[in-house]
Amino acid sequence: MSIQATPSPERGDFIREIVAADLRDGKHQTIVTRFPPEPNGYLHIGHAKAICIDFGVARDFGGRCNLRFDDTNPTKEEQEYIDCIQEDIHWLGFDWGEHLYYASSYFEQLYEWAVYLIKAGKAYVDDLTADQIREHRGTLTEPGKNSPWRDRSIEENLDLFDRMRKGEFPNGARVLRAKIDMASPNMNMRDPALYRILHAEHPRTGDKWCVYPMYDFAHGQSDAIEGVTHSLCSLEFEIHRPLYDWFIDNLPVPSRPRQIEFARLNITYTVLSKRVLLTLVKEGHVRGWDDPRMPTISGLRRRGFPAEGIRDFAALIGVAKSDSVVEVGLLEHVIRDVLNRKASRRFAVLAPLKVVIENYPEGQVEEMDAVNNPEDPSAGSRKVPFTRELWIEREDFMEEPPAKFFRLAPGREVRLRSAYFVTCREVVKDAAGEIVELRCTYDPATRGGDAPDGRRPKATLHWISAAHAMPAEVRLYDHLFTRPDPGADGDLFADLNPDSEKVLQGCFVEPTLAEVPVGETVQFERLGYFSPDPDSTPGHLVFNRTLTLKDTWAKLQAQGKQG
RNA sequence: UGGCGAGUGGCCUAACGGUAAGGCACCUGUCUCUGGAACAGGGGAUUGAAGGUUCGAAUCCUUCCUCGCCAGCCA
Repeated sequence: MSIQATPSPERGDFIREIVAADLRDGKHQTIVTRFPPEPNGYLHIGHAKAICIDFGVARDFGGRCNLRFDDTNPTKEEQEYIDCIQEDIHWLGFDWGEHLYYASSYFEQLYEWAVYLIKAGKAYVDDLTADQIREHRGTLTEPGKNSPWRDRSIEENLDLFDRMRKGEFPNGARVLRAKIDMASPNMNMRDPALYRILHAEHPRTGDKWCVYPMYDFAHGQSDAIEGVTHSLCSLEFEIHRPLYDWFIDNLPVPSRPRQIEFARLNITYTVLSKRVLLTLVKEGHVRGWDDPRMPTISGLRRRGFPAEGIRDFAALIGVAKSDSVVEVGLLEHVIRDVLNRKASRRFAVLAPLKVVIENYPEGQVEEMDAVNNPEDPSAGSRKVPFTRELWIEREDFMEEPPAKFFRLAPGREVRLRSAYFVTCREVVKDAAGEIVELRCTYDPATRGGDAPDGRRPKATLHWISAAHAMPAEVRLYDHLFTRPDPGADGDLFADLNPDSEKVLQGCFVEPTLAEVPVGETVQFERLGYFSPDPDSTPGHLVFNRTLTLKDTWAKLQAQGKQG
């Protein structure tokens, strides 16, 4: 998507209001934002919200949004993540152009700034262990104590920091700290660590460094280097802002970025925590980072969610500072809304029941014209073969139908979509009493789906010619967790939904479905939206259910059970 | 019992001193070759609480309550 200027909203969210004011007041001529992922996992829909805000604000005001990897911790970061993150952002519909950056590109500059602070008497090398530092830090209600190493000479600090860089000390032996205020009520200001020793291979800088800057020491300065004007992040960094500003105030940085925080996304029945998602992957609870049940961007993509829907969702939930939990139903509604307009309609039978049209000529094949998308006439139509033997959905027949069941039943006539009206004449059962086949008759005058005499069946069913049906595996997905607030009882994994994936074999789909490419989502009429899984091959078709259609019949049944 | 931040129908968001708006969800109907979609209508908020300022407060002030975040050599 190209970044283009659109009229700035009179009154947008609070961030856009700040940006608009800064532009109006001449504080900035043009604005720059950035999306700063740490390459330690896959992006999820919470990041998608942030991406839509970061890139969206820049776009709305004719500015620019950089992609900058916050790669300051080589023990957790991998090239695979760097690659997938870029793919996901592009798929979402955003582009950073030439502005791809890495915090690791600024390591030399950051090191120089650390030396600058030492020389200014504002940073020192601490020999305390991590445990001792913690003890000295105090608590939320008690001030901390100064480290005994806090007042080393500048010369000694310079020498020690230089030797830290040269690799003379093991991991954890020493740390460079800012000299601020051990009694600050803000824990972040109690002499925060700036650099730690990490003898680790970095995905981009290799073994060049063995000291790495902490997030706080890298982020704001990286923003300043890139000329970022508005550094948008989530609420948990609000408490870091005084420190963010302290570095900007005390360092000769080339620009003065402003950090603005917004509430991160929470969604019912889902967990948006990279740590938890990583565990789900590592412990094999899901098929991988891109499992269709995962809230990752790659998972949603594999599930069949269109990027447009995710963008619409981000726009709909808005931007604010209050913690909130969005109902997953809203996401699903937005996705259905996009898919209803865009998805091609097809026939597929998940649980097949054989139907034989007794009065239909054996061996005859008719090509029925089926509309591809009633919402979009330009989508045209396709030919679907009709023959004497068909598959219909098992759920579409009941031998003893309850009052509100409108579908097929003995003696009842229904419409086969885009084909004929058929009437059930006989139910064939096996020795066990299981229904194995329905004997029906059709009305030749109803070809195409309309009766000359104007009669209208209460139900219209989807169907597939048995001779033309393509076998397929279909994977049905449901929420990964059983409760809206997974883990609220303490054990997150106890809340995993054992039925979040159901794999159906022996499904049948219409022939055209063999050609749907991965990445496209179609509607199986009356069933829902489905998308081919990457596991799908010409010899073994596999479809993922993206979402069901809204199903008032299922709802009625559910209510009946409760009542 | 430290600091920072946030409280608006079930959920999300708006209202920028002028009398609570929209989306989702829910409920009714209409229509329909998807029990989908679409369309029409409906119920539901004394804006966390109590005071105060004002002709007038969700908006300003005070106190209180609740929730979130912060004590990594993670980001």
